[in-house]
Amino acid sequence: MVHPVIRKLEVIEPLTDTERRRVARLVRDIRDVARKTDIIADGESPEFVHLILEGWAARYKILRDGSRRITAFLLPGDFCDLHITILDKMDHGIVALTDCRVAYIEQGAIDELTRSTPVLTRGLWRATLVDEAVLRQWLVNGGRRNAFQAVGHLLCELHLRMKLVGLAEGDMLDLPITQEELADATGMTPVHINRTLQRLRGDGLIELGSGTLHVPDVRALRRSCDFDSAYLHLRASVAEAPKDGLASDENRPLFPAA
Amino acid sequence: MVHPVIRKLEVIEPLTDTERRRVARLVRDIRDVARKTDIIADGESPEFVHLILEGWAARYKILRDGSRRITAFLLPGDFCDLHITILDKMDHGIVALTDCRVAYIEQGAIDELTRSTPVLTRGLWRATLVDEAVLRQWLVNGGRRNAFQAVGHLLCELHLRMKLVGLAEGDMLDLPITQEELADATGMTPVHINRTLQRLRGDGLIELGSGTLHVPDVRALRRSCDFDSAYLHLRASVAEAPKDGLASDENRPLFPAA
DNA sequence: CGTCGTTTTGATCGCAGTCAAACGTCGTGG
DNA sequence: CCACGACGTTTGACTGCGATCAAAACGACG
Repeated sequence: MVHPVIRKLEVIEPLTDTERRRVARLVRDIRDVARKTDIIADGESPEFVHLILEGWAARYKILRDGSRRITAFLLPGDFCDLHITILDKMDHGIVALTDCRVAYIEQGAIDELTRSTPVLTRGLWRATLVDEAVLRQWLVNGGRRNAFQAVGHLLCELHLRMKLVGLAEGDMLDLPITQEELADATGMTPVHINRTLQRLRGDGLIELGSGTLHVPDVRALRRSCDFDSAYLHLRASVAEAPKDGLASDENRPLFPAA
Repeated sequence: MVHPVIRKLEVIEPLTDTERRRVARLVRDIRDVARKTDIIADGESPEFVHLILEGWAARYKILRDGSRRITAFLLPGDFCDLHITILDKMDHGIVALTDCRVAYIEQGAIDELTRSTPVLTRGLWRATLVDEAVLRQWLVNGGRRNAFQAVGHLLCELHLRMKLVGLAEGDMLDLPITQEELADATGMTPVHINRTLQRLRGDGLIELGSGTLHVPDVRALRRSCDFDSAYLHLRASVAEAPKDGLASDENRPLFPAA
């Protein structure tokens, strides 16, 4: 099985076998984290860099009044705290939304990797910069779109990101998160998330139930919420929705041999 | 006069004279950009890295329906597009909110700088990561705070950032932006921004008029909107509001000699 | 003095929040 | 096997914050 993090890095530019092996070698210390427990707490200065291998996690901030805001979803292949090599303290927490397998990587190992392999340095920074681009997009969703488009846009993003790491088969994917978590991620209330999802279902744009999301017509959903994947900075060939009747390479496996 | 960008870098860790000179040498090609014109357009692949020397600018995205969302304010000392060395295309535009002086820096010069001076590499990346932290904070403001706290928080942030680059004297600072721009930055409407500012004025928390902001009691304003500067990742000594009756070094000039 | 951009005010609307209760589905323990 | 409780989803009734639309006031400037 190919590490999702390698898949993610290879979406941008192919790696040699040596480079892949170097990345794989980072993953040595693997630990299980139970749902609803913090992988890293706010204010901590973790000694390890954390990489999600399996499961879903989220960056979040808690306000004084107890309300929570999720600022990012972390999927397999995503680093939780690459920035800790430069910033001293976490300014937010990271919680496991499902049971997770997480790689604990010593900072020294990252330093070594980037020192030896410039292409991977660029790859890691690129991942960080894309995270930043996603934050900008979420800001747009929250401030200048209605609930319908905001939720639709988020689902489009998650669908595409899951495809990129090979965790969405066709137009189906696991979506193991509660409506309350969707609410915290969009800045809405759980009640309104529920009603918005019902509208999306009613319009035939999504089928959602028991932890599984099905998008019968990706292009229709994307159009309805003005989704443009440019902000994810993918290669053009993987970014587009499949054209009707035209073979896209979106569905072609990234590693035919693997 | 000390370049604001040097001030900004030195807030984190002091530089040697050599390092300062290397940074200063980046600024060679200076151009004036008129208010309301783009410094960089969305979708562009700029050949230069842009650094604000004077004036205010903003990152923004325009939606299909014409509405605009500002995702960051750029003050003197801020880089507009450091990420362009790694990502190929801009996923947003940058517009001058006032007449600006902007340094146009060749990418090669940045590469050279970072190759020769690790401490500056870290400094530039740190600036990028703090930008990301600010985005997370804005997300919280938009999604989980009311208008009053959101606007207050933004003003606290701008006040502190202006102080860091030496552009706020005491509790006064230039705030040369319109209420419409504040609206686009908070995801609100201009009308509601106006009414929110009136409430802030009515509560005696701010005095705002003719492009100048006065914060009579910084601690009161920060308390009213739950502002905690931790997310800006400053040295502890510059982060805190002045304690009453206690000498803080917040007001001590960073460069007594300069 | 007229124009343009910006701020301010008023009246009304509606999207999303709030509060509360019912419902379905599990897993646990009696 | 059923009762129970925990958790998540769904529904209903009501409220209110902030949006919308429109116009007036203000101020800088040519």
